[in-house]
Amino acid sequence: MQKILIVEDDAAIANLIKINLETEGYRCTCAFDGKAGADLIEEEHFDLILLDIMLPEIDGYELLEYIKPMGTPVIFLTARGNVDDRIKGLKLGADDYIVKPFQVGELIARVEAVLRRYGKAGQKLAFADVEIDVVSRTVTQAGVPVELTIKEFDLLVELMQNKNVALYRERIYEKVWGGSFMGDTRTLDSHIQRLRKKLGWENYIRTVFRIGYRLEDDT
Amino acid sequence: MQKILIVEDDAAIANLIKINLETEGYRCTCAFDGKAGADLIEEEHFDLILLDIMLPEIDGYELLEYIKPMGTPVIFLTARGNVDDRIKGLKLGADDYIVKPFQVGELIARVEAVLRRYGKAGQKLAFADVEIDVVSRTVTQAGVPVELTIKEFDLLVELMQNKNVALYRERIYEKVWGGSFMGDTRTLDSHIQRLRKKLGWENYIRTVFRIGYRLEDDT
DNA sequence: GCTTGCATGACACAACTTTGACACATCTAT
DNA sequence: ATAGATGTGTCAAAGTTGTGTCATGCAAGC
Repeated sequence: MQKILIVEDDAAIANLIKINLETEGYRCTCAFDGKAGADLIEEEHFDLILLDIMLPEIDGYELLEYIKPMGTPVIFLTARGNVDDRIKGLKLGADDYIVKPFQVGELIARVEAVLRRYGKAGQKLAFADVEIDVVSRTVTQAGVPVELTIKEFDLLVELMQNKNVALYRERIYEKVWGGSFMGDTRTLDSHIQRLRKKLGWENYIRTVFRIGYRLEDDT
Repeated sequence: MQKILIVEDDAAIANLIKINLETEGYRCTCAFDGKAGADLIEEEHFDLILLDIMLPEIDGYELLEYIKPMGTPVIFLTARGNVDDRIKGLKLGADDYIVKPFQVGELIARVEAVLRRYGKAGQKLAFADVEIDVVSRTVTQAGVPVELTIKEFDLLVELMQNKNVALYRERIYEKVWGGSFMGDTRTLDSHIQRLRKKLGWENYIRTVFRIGYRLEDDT
């Protein structure tokens, strides 16, 4: 789960952003002036910072210079029409800006775009307690990293992209192994067993007799 | 010198952009429809593509899907008020958008921001305790300068521009060495080892078996 | 219900591939 | 000339994968 810091002196706007991002699955913290923002950045790590320019104590530009070396992406919040601010922000190294007032959809799209850009929000697939990130090719189960081999990984992706669909063994084989399916070998079965074992998914990966396998929700 | 492709059916706008960017020191090529754009992309490499959405032959979205896998950054050109277009563009992986009509200053700021973001224009990259300045080609670790060779430096940049992304060895090789990947040689591996050793990054630079390498945040 | 014919689970193992470690020859720039 | 940089080969170690064997389970026909 990604953590986002919102530095914005207008509590109403800050909370609006917070609520919307939290419904999207991000964890948010608010700071109402530049000083408080700097303190929070010092204390804990954030994946993204939304930064208002007009701030009491320390202004947005100053804070930006402080943040930049840490490599944390920053999106500026700027008032309508302040073209100069936007340009200055981008020149200083901000990753994007959002003009207030903004539409919620745009806010989310930009946040996702920036996180994706930083490789922190790769294309993710989730099922049960397992989450897989296709870009970094990492798998976590209940937050714990799981080591999978290439074939296991590709097989899992294929299954998770087709939840609750009975996949014919030929189709799985062709997708994961590339070539065409060769009849009687224990190859596919072995890999299914290995996946089941590693994830403890004896009940989720069901075998469909004479057909293939299915990744199943309930019981 | 950076090369920029402008895909825009309105010749007046295309030329306006071209002239302004060229005075900033970029080399520009124009394409007036999607088909022509695709052909040019096929032929030569661009550092950035400015892409109109409304295009004859092939529209901007389609072209974007074609460009994305190549890793070239894209800025969308969109008409005022088309909020849906902007969001769709960002979701599809565009790096930014510019609303027509635009101010020249903003155009340039955004172009520079995107190029900087991709490390193609001078910018600092940071990861863990290491900071690198692409322009001066200097690296410091915990504030202490580190001497890297050319290949080591380029390799490090490639890794740091793709934090948490599993990079295929072919891709790394082609990016850092230029030519196409030649099968079984220990070249890439050797340089990875040397980097690991110099930075003490045995745990940050993870090998992804049978895939390549990944620069990893945690664990 | 029982038997038969297959399909799949479980498991072990050997062949194979990939990477780490290291040494060394070549190359380049001063 | 010399020192550093770079590419490549070798060997060992580690990881991956396909396959065979045997046991178990499923479905259908008798």
